[in-house]
Amino acid sequence: MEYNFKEIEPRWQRRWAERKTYRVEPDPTRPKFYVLDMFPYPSGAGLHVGHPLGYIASDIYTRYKRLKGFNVLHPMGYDAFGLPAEQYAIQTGQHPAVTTEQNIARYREQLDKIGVSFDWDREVRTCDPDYYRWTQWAFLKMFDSYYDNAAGRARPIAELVARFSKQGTEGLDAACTASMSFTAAEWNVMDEAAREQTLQNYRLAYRADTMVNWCPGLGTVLANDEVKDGLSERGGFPVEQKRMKQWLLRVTAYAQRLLDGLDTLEWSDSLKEIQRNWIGRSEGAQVFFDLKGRDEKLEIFTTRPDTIFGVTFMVIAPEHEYVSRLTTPEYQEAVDDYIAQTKKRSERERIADTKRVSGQFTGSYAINPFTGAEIPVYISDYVLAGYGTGAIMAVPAHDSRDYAFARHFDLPIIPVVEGGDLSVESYDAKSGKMINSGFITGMDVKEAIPAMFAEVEKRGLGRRLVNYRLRDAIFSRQRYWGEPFPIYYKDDVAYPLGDDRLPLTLPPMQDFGPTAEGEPPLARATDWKTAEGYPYELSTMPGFAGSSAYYLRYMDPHNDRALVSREANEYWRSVDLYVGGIEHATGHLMYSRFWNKFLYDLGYVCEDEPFRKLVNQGMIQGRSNFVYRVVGTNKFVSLGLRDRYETQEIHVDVNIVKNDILDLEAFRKWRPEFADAEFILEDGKYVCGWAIEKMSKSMYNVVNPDYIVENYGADTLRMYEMFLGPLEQSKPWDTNGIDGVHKFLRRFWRLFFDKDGNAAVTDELPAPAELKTLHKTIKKVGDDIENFSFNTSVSAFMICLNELGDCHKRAILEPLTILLAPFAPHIAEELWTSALGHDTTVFDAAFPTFDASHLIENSFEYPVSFNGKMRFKKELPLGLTPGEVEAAVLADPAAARYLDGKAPKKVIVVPGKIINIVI
RNA sequence: GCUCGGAUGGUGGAAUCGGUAGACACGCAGGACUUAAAAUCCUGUGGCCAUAGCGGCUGUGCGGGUUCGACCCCCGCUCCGAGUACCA
Repeated sequence: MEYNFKEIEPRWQRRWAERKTYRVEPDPTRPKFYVLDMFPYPSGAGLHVGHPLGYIASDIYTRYKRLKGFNVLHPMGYDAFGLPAEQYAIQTGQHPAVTTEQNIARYREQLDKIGVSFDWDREVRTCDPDYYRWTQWAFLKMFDSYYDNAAGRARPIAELVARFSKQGTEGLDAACTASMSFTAAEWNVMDEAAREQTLQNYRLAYRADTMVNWCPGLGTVLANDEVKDGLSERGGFPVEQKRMKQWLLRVTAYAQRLLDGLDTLEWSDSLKEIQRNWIGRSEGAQVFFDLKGRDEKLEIFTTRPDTIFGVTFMVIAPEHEYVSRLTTPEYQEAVDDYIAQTKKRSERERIADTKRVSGQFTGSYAINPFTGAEIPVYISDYVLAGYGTGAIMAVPAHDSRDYAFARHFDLPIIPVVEGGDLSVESYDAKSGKMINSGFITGMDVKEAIPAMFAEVEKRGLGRRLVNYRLRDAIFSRQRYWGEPFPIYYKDDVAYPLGDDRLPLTLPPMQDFGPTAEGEPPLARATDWKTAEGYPYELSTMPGFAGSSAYYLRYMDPHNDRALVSREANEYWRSVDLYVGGIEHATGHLMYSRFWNKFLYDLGYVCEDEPFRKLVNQGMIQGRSNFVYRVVGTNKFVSLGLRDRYETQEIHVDVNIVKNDILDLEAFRKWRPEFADAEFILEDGKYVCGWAIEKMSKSMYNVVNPDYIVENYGADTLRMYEMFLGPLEQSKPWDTNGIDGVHKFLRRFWRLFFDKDGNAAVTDELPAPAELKTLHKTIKKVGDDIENFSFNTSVSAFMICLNELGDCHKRAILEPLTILLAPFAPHIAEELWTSALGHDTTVFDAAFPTFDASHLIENSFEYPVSFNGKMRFKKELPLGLTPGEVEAAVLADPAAARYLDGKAPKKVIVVPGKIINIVI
């Protein structure tokens, strides 16, 4: 009986489903482990061979942990709301509810075929009202909270209201959009609208009129992480800046905690670095500059207070609130022109030519508080309204942007740090000796910065300040396919819906398309009002809303009284291993950390960080094949001969090429225009060229996992995906190599059954060499799984089989079957039951115990090198002293040959490793 | 520009602690079995030289350094990939 995966695999998959083998419940008697995959968007194209990589890796780890006695939670669901699902629906002209359902069914079918051990009873879908009820619930909690900076946590807004009525803003340190100051008396006489206006300044979910990323192509606003190079991440449409009234989440309140939390996590350094850069903490000082002839001061932020003696002009952003006040009548027209001109430039144009210098003098002057010099105030779009205070002190000698500006407008450049050549470029380095700088002259930059901080505070010019690049997340989308906001309006004042009215379900609509003007599709739902007739919020939540707390919902997916019960949360706690793509670094992974910390502050979850350890699987690229058509003919020339002709390179479907040899018949049938193709062959074969490119339909290099399962089986697919290379590295898919893994499984099978299908397993006692091989493999495979080095563990299995040869002994094969089970669960189950005769599943077994005593031998082979260069090997008994080893090696005739009569200068003996003789 | 990765045979990759570089697999070449094919098995396979046999030299992107010994550590480059981009 041969290894018949086509029969075995579906049979076991059915059994696992029927018996609910992978269902899991909290069990206080066993340690828990939570393995999570980033749930997919059910897009229309289905899976290609790259998608399951992470699922296979996490499944191997899950099955391994089960064998180690852990109670493993390993759920799966679908991120079904949001732009990708909706765009697909629009493209195919169907309702997103319909396409989502279809795509999920297709996805599930493909996942089942690769034998992944999910507990499907815990499946969640973000578009399901029973699920998004809790997304809406969390939003309302944020609406009802503010962030107390002094306490370092979120608190109910009711506490803030109580405080306002007693002491106003006196002594308040809370995260806010703009700092406010009022007394209790002032608060107490405010009407409801005015109070709500005030509270919006503090709520963690709030509505504000701000500059947003508006994408006309998608008809919606986007968060910063959804925009790449001025284009939308989905669809690649241009994005422009526009002032709009939007809902936002006050993520910035958590900036420092999001940064500090990174140090406690087992994430890759590169991922942590991406998040650190995104948060963008910078330490500096706020400094107030007097304005000539005015009562007001201009507030700036700088990280280089040491260079303040070198300030020769000031720049404020064109959107800065002082622009109109600072502009003198004679410059009014020029300033207006400049503002109009910058508004016309799209975000993309602005990014494209950052080298172009532009700006306009306002006619006003500021006073340098240290030199007393009068310095002109300019506006320019190189200063951003949204960062710091939207105003800077310009030090052209030591900042390249200020330098370019000064050169363009012919402004003075005063060096205050020694170094560089200011006739060519600015000297930006934070090192060197201070010059022309009053009391700090002669100090090093590193001393001057703290000295200046102290002086600024002493003179009351400003104070030390930390700034973050992180922005509050824009939370509303002018689209249909998302969670409705549980918010209604009375006279344009936002009111939350009571918990008892959740979920607020999305109204069914036939005409759900977006508009280019920004009017949300829900505006077309005529009865989208509360029972009392108040209009609901018309925009919907963004894609990241539903994915921000899904890992909590999996712990207790059917609870209709809470997002997650306290008991379930205290058992499962947080995700121990999270596997997914690095593309979510500044999106989902930031938002869900924020969301989790917020719920933690309010006492709904018991862990401050959601994802303890995170592994980013690499991308699987495609391997494209080419044929070479002789220009102007229908003749195709083989790779090696193409230099003799003028040829044109054409992508050819990789599925009709094997080992770079083209299947000529299949090629003629592939496309009608090639039906009468002629070939110029080498050695009777047509050899194709190849290249590594992104896996995509247009390059004809997409390999479908269904095809691999059909031809080689799921176990081969699983092992081969791991064998391709390190999990975290991007690597090309090349079906050519798959035979090696498949051959391994067939060979493994033949150890259990002979040619006629009779069981071949014997109860003979294993030989020492066989035990050595077994235990070496147990050690290697166990260590490799712990280190996520699955490619080398697959190799370890192959080496094991090469060493064992024809071994049919139960004492060897039984532990090997368990060892293999996480990688190739179907064949392992089959061999465990039919060949080894067990009536339980292989996953009820225990992972084999490593016994080092089988590895010890009574002699050791020392590699002997001369001057570090390996020359020969010497086998010696174990237990010799280094001196005895040295004597034995020097007595060897081979050593005499290399020594050539000379005495060795030095002999280095590293026990268990090497002997090096220095001549 | 800045930040972080990476570069090893024809190919994917291994060498996890500074100690035999190229494990394992693909591909290729040769052979066995077979009417033939498939399947299976055996041998060889970094490069150069030598070859009856032993063997020798060289070799981990480039140039230096530390060390008895470097793919690994240090300094200086080149190239590739990713993130970010007027962040004051």
